[in-house]
Amino acid sequence: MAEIATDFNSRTVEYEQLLSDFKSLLKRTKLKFTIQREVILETLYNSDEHLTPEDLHHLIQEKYPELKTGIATVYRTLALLEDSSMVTSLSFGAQGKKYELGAKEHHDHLICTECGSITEFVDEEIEKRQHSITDALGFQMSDHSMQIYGICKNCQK
Amino acid sequence: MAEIATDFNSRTVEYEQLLSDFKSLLKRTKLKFTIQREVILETLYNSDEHLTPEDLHHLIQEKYPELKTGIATVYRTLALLEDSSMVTSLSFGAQGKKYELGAKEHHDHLICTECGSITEFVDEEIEKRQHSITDALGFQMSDHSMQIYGICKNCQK
DNA sequence: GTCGCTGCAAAGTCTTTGCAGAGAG
DNA sequence: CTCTCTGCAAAGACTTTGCAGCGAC
Repeated sequence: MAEIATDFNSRTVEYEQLLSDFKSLLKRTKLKFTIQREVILETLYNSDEHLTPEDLHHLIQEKYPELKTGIATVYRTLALLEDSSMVTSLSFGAQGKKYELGAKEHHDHLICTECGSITEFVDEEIEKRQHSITDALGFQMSDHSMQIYGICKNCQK
Repeated sequence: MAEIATDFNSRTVEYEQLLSDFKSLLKRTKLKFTIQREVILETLYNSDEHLTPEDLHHLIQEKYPELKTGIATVYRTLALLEDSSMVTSLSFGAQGKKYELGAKEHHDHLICTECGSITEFVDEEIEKRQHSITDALGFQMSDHSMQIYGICKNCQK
């Protein structure tokens, strides 16, 4: 019933929930709900990877070739989603950014410089320290990201 | 000659030291020491800011107009310095990367999404946790970066 | 002298934008 | 119906590259 319990540490969000959040967002900002937008959200949801706009575009073309979704729409939708904090982007190394759904549990990243794989992790200790730091400095934190670069277990072999 | 003493927690490095490290690096890789390369290193050293390649290029053109340093050389030198870990780059938000001298004391970043200013900080607690985490996961850390986004004290007014 | 470096301009990437027709509300 | 979206292609922003002459060693 009533409000969704604000569950700190909320775990994986259901797709239905996500979709309905997206629709609310669109309604609120008087934007339209289109097939392309839905497909982009769904593809992001179904991927555990961090995707580049191009990755996303390819995945969509494979799955829904009849839509002939343009790369421009992918960029436009990602920008929209990022503005609304529904996805977050990660930029590092070479050119380009990678996107992931922000609704997933918050986490930081271990990035392997050998194979490019990204491992996620969360550490409460660090999260707490971040709050202490920003509080102490009078900085109003809205988001943060942490990347650790190195060589993953696999590539060390 | 022998290796540079690996001094954990090394504090601000002197320019002379830095320059000589740079020369060793060049010698080791059979590259040449040129005025342009020196000027780029010096400009990075003298700046407390995180510079884009274009910023750097402008600063150099102002200070040494007679060199007519090309932007391509700035890019080439930054790539060289980054490969050798003498500078690190930070990429976020819009397009482009910002560079800073890696020899400076390690630190993380508070980035104001209003004014774009970058504040640096260090937290031993977090540094320690990072090591614990990578150790636990069998990940061989070579570097890391953390950014906290939000609104700085000034912009909250 | 040799061979790498540099500036310039041209070529590449990755992203954004303009436009006319398609489609959601 | 109206007004936003979309795909396409062209335009932009940022980087990289090819080349001929210059300069470090």
